Amino acid sequence: MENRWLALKPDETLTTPLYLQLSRKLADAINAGWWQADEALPSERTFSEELGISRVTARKAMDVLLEQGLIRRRQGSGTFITPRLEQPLSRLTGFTEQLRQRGFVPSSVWLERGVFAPSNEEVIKLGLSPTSQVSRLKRQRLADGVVMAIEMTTLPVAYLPEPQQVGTSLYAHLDANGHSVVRALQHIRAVNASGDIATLAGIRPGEAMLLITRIGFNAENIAIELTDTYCRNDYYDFVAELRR
Amino acid sequence: MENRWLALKPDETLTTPLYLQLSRKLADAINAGWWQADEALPSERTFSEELGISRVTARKAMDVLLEQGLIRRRQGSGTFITPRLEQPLSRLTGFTEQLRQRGFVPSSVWLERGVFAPSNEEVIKLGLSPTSQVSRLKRQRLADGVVMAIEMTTLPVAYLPEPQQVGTSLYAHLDANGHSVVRALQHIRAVNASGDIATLAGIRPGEAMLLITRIGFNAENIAIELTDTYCRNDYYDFVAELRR
DNA sequence: GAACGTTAATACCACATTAATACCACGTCA
DNA sequence: TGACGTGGTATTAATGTGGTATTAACGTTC
Repeated sequence: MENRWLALKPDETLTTPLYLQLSRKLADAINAGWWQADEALPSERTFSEELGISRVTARKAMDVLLEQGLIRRRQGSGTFITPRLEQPLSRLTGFTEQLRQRGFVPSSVWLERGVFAPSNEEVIKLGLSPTSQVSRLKRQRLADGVVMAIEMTTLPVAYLPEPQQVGTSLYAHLDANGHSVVRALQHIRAVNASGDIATLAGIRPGEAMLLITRIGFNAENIAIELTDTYCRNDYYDFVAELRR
Repeated sequence: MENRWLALKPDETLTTPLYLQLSRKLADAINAGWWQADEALPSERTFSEELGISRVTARKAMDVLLEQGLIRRRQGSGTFITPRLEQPLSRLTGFTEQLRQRGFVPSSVWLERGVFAPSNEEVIKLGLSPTSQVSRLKRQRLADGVVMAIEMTTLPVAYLPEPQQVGTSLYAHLDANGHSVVRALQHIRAVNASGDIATLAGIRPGEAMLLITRIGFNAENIAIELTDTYCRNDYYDFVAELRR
């Protein structure tokens, strides 16, 4: 049996822990597309035998990728590659956690939080009556003190009566109040940063940004969330996997 | 014992489950036209006897094809080939097919077609030797006569020896020559249009565009295609549906 | 030097899949 | 209508997968 995974073998002579070396090499391999979405990785035992390390070490390396959401485990079955497109969703839910795992210090600055009359676009996309009200959240998303994105969210006031009480995670707040977003439709476009967005994002006006427009639906398939996220192109990079 | 289905026999010595081996070989046989539409396949018992496996194993292999919609079962009667037109649509399609489905008339203007020495980036991403050669295609993509995108594709020369002979659809050409792209990884970023790209796309320099970088893999999971597509933001809109 | 956390190993547990046997239910046709 | 061939399903043993408790060796800290 040929040894296909030799490139992943950690170097015993280095001071870096074996499991960390392996987890990094594995992450690179996954990002390079060695395996496809939902495909099973080699088993922990395979890695331990082929790379000359113990099974628990191989397992611990995979623990890191598990926390990052790159892979998933099923007892008795195997370890599988997480489909790529799910990551943007979990990123928006767990912005804080995701960045922390990558060694950044995450934070956000509130720019606006309150109840307003809806705009025309919001009335249409959320299916509201023009006399109803919406809660609006606007904030800067930071990593290590650098602005990565500007995020503007609108919900019908019924789903978020007290926008002031939202902590760092809107999704956690919604979950706790029984209004989970279960499905989302994302439109990704490129736009030139307008003057005020550029100022908030800390870039020059006119620079290209990714604009992600999101409509979130609850379990009853009712649109309850509308979010525009302006992402700095030097920090964001969306990955999608396509199959026949 | 001479039997017609010996080519389908799974290899007991491999670690791949027997039923998976069989289901793949069966799928190949169906696509190769071994049976006609609505024709009955050999029975589960026939397979199990001729291939030296249990009936449930043969059945399980056929379960996979059933899920893919390749075959249909009728209790008491038999298992039948699904007519091609009812088979599920492929999700990985090229520019040409996508636009045609939306009712546009796609066309393209060749800007470059030939064989070149690879760049550093191409050597790494395609896993080439620096002395090898690549075929390169560069073209404007039009819909109803309007430029929508500028596309630059690179393939190892082995997979596209004669780039001059590519028609409007690269994917159709590759399919016809047995080098189908089965899976692709796409990175989506926002960029400001450079001078020459802007000229080709018919927009002003500095305008935001979507840059889609794609790595295409063949059935053996080897990277065979590298494509950069610069999309006009006023025509292109990348949509994704996410679920929890 | 003692206490502690990290690292990496061994050994065993729980669960899922695989692939077999045996039997059930439906269709076809003499 | 009954015999036979078809797909449908329950059960089971073996194998392979992830899950975890325990331990030994090594740093770091006090």
